[in-house]
Amino acid sequence: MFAVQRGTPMATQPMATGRPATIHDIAALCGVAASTVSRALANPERVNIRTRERIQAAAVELHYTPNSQAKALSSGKTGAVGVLVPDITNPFYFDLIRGTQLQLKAAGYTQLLVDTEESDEVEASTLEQLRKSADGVIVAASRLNDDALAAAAALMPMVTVNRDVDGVPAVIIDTPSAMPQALDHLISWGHTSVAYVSGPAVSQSSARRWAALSAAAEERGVEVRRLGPFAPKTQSGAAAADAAVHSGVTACIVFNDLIAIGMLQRLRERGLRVPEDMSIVGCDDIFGADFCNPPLTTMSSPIEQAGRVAVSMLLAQLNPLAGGGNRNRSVMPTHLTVRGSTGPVPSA
Amino acid sequence: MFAVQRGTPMATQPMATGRPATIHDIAALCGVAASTVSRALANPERVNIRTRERIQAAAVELHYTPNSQAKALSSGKTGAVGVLVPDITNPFYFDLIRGTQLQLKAAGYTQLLVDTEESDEVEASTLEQLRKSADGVIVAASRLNDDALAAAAALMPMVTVNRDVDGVPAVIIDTPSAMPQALDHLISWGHTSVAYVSGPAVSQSSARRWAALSAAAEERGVEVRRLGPFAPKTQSGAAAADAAVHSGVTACIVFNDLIAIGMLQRLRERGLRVPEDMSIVGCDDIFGADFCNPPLTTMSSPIEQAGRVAVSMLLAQLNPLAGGGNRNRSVMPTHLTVRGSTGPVPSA
DNA sequence: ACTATTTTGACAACCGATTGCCATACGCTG
DNA sequence: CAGCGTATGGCAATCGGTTGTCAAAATAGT
Repeated sequence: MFAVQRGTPMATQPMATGRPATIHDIAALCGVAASTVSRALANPERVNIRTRERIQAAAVELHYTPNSQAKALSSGKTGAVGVLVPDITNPFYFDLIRGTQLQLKAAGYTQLLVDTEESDEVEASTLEQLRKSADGVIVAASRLNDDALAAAAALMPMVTVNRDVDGVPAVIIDTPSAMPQALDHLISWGHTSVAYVSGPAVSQSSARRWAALSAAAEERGVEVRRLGPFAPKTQSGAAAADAAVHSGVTACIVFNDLIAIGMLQRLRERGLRVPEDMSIVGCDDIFGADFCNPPLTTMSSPIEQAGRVAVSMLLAQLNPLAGGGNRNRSVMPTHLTVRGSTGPVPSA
Repeated sequence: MFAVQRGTPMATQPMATGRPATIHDIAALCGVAASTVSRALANPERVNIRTRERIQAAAVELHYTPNSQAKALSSGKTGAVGVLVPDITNPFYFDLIRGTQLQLKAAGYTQLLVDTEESDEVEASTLEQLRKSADGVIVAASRLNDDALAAAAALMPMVTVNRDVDGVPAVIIDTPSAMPQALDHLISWGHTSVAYVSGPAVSQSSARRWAALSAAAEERGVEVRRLGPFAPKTQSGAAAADAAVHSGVTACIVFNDLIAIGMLQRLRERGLRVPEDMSIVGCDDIFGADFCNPPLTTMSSPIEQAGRVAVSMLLAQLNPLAGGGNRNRSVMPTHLTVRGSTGPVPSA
């Protein structure tokens, strides 16, 4: 009689068989309309407790799970959040991704992870694509220019990470604030000639770090030169190390740990000792910074937590009702972690 | 007249404004039915070339992008593939994820990345969820038992990584095949008392590695004992190192590089030198294995490529027409990479 | 020129859920 | 018991596409 011919509905099966159940199956089983089922599940107070319980029982028995596509189509909410990173290979983003993943899952959202390959075009087209398939996006280290980013943010809820654009909520990992610490640390070891090994030219992070460092250097009357730009990969470390050696500095503050670790390897290859011949300070304290050789002095920050905060800020935008303070800028503290890659200036 | 009142349709705007265009907008603009637009875009040969071109031009002008939710709902294909990993923190999976991400994107699919938290229950419920929101799944290092996994595979296209279950296509990273190499390497340094530091009890990979190692050991008349199980994290390395020291062996072959690196750190803390006092061999050659201290001797395999192969195999299932040989088992070669963490047996 | 055949495109049902609107049925007050 | 308010649940439209069916138009054949 009813259109319910799925596998023997005995007891609870460990995993559903046949076609997944729909609200229509439940409706048929309970002898009510599909809309009633929908209401019973979404607005329980809108339907009589007796029917509601009948429906809920049937839903359990049939292993009903709402079809997210259909839900998305009618409600306009997809339950997904896009996370854009320039390079999925970079361990820095691993920590970030882990943070977003955990927090999104806790909130019942699905994470759409996309690697934009350090390309502004890929980033723009991904954003356009995501406009319809995600409720919001978290964009880490955007390679887009300010206008394009602001335009994209106007079209859908967005939170940026390490990127400041007017009107776009952002999580800023405040590495620049640790630059004076790092410089003082080096000065305390007697260094007076320091280089900043910079990251990608379009990276706002790199620019901010350089600005903070050169300001601090000026205050202290120390010479700081800038090398680079270098791609944020360990392989770039070789060129960076050679440039540092050639420049004659005794210490480097490096855009990120990836390049710093590459420099460590290259300096070793060239027979130079760290920190005896050259001191190295990294940024980010990524996986590996504590066990490389020598362990890297670096600027640590709660990256995973930054991911979680970014998600919270995005969710606050999505559900304006619930959230309390709707901050639109969150700064993550950073501090210098001293390990073995920094030491006294060479006596020579 | 027409229902087209989006922003001035002049030239090509860098990014669309207002509500995204639908096939209905295009239909109205061209004066045809929506279904014709759908066909013009999907089965071009099914519609007159003149109308087709008109429609395509309109689509471009309106920045039309199909709504993936709607497409999924009616066609049943979501254009998404789930990738399940037990621990998104583990660098081993980073490489895998990168491989799947790249290949999926190349094929026009979206990657849904999920961390199953080393839990079979989370894994099962994720799989159930994904049944409706993804066209297929790639399951790495499943924690599910064989029956549950086979049952899940019967419901949707699936490829496993490092997990052999009858009837489920798999990519196997053949680390076991390098075990004899690793053992011979240690024997050549004079080691006769070796320990296998095992991974999670439910890990099939760990079991296979142990089986291969103990078989090789028996052939060669070498004593190999098993320690563990240990969780695949660097933190477990401390306990593993202590266990190894206590057991009196002179060399360890470790389930994975994460634990191995943790052991390196712990042994150093305890004042033991590697490889002078103890030799360590890891598995996987993850990010960091080449720059830890000492650099880790380990079994390398093309993990990223494994991810790409897994995607290819899955896509072959999804589009049975195109693909040629529909292999259902792919074995990735592995070899020993000798670095600094192995050396002669202590003379004491 | 007239019929036979093929092309072309419109109509409408459908995918699975949500939601505004409305009709019924119930409970209550007077 | 009339009259009214409210709790309840069904109908149908909608989201944006896809696709089977069929009629009209264009083409071919004799």
